[in-house]
Amino acid sequence: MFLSTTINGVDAKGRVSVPAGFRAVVKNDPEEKIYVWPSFEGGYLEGGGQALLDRYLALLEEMDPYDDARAAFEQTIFGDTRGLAFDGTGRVTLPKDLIELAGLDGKAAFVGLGSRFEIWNPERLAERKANARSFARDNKKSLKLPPRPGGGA
Amino acid sequence: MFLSTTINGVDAKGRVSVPAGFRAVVKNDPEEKIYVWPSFEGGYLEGGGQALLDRYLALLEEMDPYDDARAAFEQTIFGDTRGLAFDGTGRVTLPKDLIELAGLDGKAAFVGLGSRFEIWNPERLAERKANARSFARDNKKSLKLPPRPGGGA
DNA sequence: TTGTTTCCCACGAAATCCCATGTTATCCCA
DNA sequence: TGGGATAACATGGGATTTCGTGGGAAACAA
Repeated sequence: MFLSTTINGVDAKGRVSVPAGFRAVVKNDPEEKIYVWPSFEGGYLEGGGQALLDRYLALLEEMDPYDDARAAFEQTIFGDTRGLAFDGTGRVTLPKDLIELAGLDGKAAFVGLGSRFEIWNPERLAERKANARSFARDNKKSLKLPPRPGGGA
Repeated sequence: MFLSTTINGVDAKGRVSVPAGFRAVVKNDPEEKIYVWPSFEGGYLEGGGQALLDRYLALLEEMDPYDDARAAFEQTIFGDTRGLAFDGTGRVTLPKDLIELAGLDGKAAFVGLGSRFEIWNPERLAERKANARSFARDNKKSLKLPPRPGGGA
């Protein structure tokens, strides 16, 4: 699982260290890569491992072939997704257009969200975080724990 | 299950012994870790094992992908959660920001709450405990035991 | 060439591992 | 039932490894 938030530097070449914990998640994928694309909302990037893409693919194939939404998702998700390989020290090179799109200016915040992650300009992230946090506090009652899956401890 | 309250020392490196009973709970998880994040209310930490995170993840994935609440919870729960591994003697290292957030000053109280636990500055905990106690006394009528589930103990 | 991308090596800071020790709880046997 | 032996737990400090970062050389493309 992708967890926690880490801020790493983006150098002049567009290179950024992927947090070690994130690398561990995709460690055993056939292609050891992360996949990154622009978010729908704009202003930041989304990403994940092979497993996430597989799930999106399966989801799309259940949709009607002539559904407009399907085409739109296919375009957006797969059309704009880049597969990024690690260099010897665990960095990836972010394409320039993605760096601009996310407004990454020397720093990038990796935010783990379980099955996927986001990449933010740290200042933009701080704004959204403040909002999310107060929203979550005000609505936490709506987040109920489901029964335990296996019944185990 | 995480049970009872234990106070252990936090050393200069941020290391703290996880109570042996808590360690036993996550003993057979694939990743032998505990997961810790700031509480919504602030001022203390919450934590649990892999099982708890899985439950949150499953819960969130049932929500609408574009529900604001979902995004807020994802961000707040997973974005701020740290996975902490044990050293050879059963300690974890708490990140500095979490130590500050909880006001841990040399001591940390682990409070077992069944499926999860909390980590408190012992003095703050004593305050809250006093409040909780009087609240419980004033509201004890609302605490009814449910019928026994399957007839089991 | 000229610009871009990939690979490789080097360094400092920080997190992690390892060994030693005090203390408390548990066990066993007289 | 007491008392000593044994094991489990919590703690402290030093050594080692990992991680993130910077720069340059080699391969590639235009």
